[in-house]
Amino acid sequence: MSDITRMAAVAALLGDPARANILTALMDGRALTAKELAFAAHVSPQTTSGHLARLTDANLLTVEKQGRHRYFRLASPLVGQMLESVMAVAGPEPGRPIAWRGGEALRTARTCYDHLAGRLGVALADSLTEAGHVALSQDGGEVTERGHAFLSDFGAEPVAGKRVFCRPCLDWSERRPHIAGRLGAALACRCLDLGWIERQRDSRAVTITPVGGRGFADTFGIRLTG
Amino acid sequence: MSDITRMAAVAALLGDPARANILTALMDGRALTAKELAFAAHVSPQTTSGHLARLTDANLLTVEKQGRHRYFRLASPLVGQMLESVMAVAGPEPGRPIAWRGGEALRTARTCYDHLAGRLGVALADSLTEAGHVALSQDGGEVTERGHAFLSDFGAEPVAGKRVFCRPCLDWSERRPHIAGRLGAALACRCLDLGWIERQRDSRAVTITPVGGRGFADTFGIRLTG
DNA sequence: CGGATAGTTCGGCCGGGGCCGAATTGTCCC
DNA sequence: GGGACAATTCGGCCCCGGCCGAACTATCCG
Repeated sequence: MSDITRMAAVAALLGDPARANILTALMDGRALTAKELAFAAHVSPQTTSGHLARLTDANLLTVEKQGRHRYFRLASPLVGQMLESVMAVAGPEPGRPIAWRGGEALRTARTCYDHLAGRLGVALADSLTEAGHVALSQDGGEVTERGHAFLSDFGAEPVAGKRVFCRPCLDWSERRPHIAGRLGAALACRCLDLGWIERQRDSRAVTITPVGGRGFADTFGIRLTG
Repeated sequence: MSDITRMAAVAALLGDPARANILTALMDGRALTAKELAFAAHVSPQTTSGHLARLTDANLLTVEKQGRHRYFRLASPLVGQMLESVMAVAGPEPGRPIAWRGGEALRTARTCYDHLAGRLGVALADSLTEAGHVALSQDGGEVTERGHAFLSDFGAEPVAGKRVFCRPCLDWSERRPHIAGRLGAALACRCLDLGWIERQRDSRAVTITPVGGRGFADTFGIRLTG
């Protein structure tokens, strides 16, 4: 089988709505059971089982057995990146706004693999850029001198290393960049630790807590009306 | 139609071998006619016409009419990035080496959107890294002081700007990073200008000319045996 | 005008694959 | 052991969509 044929085979796996739902449900890195995924995919458990077998065979998912449950998760960060890149191309519905299953929550704030996306993620990126704490360009980004101090103060200094990993990631709902890479992960992690945001069950959406609302406003000047 | 359904629709378009062939044939940014694409896809012109209509409707391709020809090209760099990311997940055939249509040419040297990939692209990245001209990390990269001088000398200084765009891009045949971004484009462009490499017709593969072989060896210490 | 070539549309064939109901296996817990 | 529940396998239905032959339109050129 040629490389192109294999690429087509992988794409065909994403090309079914039920499987697309399964994969996106797993995009934040959590592990879910077959039954939870059947619910997410809106198909019966039997059908889901077949889909999961194919996704696992193709090495898009890994499975872990625990008692009578089987927990599935994305096999690698590459899979998440692939999904994001397809979403970026799929783009927003031209013209009319989109009726979400579960409403606007995902657009407001969600996790994108291990960092924050949606309106909150984009607003964070904007705030850090405007304050001169980070400098984003098309393909990379870096933390400024002042930015290091600020982030360290905030408690979101990425793991020490020779370089700060900071990469813009195109947000598929806002169509503007948010911050990915190690810095993005550190920010998201710190916000969770502070109790500013909370994960929702069975969704990549996160909710902004009351204390988080104040925190984002005071520290970053972010006030999400949506 | 929800975002996920639209993502699945885009993925389904990539999921057909004929369409996958069409898209990969266009990955280097050239514009090709419907007939050339029919040849690349290994299906009849009628069938190709249908595929092209669907790809154009979905805004993956743009079309330009010239006389009785219609030239198709990828609608945006995002489409190329999406294809690369799917290829990265599809990965190499586990175990056995791959029999390429057209042989090993694509693996040796090819264009990846606008920069060099394949063994040559990876070797270039290695050479520049080992010589201390660029420093690559997982999500970004930068040109060193010495690197600026070297690249300027070579004639591949990227367009002046506040930042050098330099990004590692996972090579789907070598499974190791090569250099993308503005720097990657400048390198590829300079190599073409010098006559070190030449594009092949109807393929993303590039050939290394005799003068190129000497040039890569002398300047970068690269000697591709394959 | 008339032949040649690029490209599209239409119609019909046919196979792959998504879906579920029913039955089966495996695990937990009383 | 026996009931409950997670998950899978099997069988069969059915429809979507890829494919090509034939016919048609548009453009170029002599």
